[in-house]
Amino acid sequence: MAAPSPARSTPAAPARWSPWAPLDLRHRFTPDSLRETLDGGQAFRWRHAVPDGAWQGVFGEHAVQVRLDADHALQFRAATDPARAHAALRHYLGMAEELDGLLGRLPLTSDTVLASAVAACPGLVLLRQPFAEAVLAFILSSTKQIPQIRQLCETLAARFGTALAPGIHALPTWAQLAAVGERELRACALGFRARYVHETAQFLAARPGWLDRVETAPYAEAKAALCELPGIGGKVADCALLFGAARLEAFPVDVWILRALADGYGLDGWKPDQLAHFGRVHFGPYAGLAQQYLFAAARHRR
DNA sequence: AGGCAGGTGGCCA
DNA sequence: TGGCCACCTGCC
Repeated sequence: MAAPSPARSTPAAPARWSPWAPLDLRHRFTPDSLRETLDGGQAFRWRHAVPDGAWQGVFGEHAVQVRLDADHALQFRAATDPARAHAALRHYLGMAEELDGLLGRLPLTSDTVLASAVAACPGLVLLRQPFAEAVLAFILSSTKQIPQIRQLCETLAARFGTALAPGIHALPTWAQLAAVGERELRACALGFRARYVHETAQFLAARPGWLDRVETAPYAEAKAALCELPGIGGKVADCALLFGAARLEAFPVDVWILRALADGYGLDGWKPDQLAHFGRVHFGPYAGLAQQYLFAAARHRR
């Protein structure tokens, strides 16, 4: 089959980026806490952009790059509308503006394990991702590691998501996914997650507004509702609520947190549900923030 | 070459 | 309830 390749007269144009501009956050990341925030398991659509060590990411309908200037202040540029991207990015990273106050509500003086985890990654914040995207990403995350989850997201975006800029696609919406067959999803190497994504898309398509109501419902109610979706159990529900709905009382318990709590708090043999309860009781209404620092520290140790 | 991975769901004591 | 195991895929 030596058929001539279709006239590819114009090589794919590269994305056009706006000029670098300050993001105007008082917050200061370290290179490490920026990496941990963007690429530490909260979101799966960030990667190093060549050549200058910036991070390139996609969320909602925004394609952006961010980097630290000499004073460790954040700069950004966008391949989509820069003004809208600026506003969206400030919201996405908005916890940065209140981090100190939130940390002040954590039991740092009485809990040396937590205190050292916080000290180990100064500046780490929780993201405010679009809720629907967090739900999708964490359905995909089941028994997958970060690079693999990132790949699955990328494949779904390229295949079914809206093009935002040359070579850059948004994650598909649930409405877009509802039009995709389970077979096609399997062809994207989703494995058993294909059925979860397919059935969740059908569920949501039949219930307009359902996800929006869940996003703003009280924590316990929202978590219970999410757990009705195929492929979503307690851990995935908590991740979606913590990273996609700013529910800081959500306390996702995965194997990392399981080990961290077993080692740091002597809770060997405790089951995930018990640990989730421990987390909310011990760390309080911002348990999810504590979780993220413990998680980062546990991963860092490895 | 088999086991295992940042989980969920179903089945059986 | 509590414990076990299959489920896709890719990588060590």
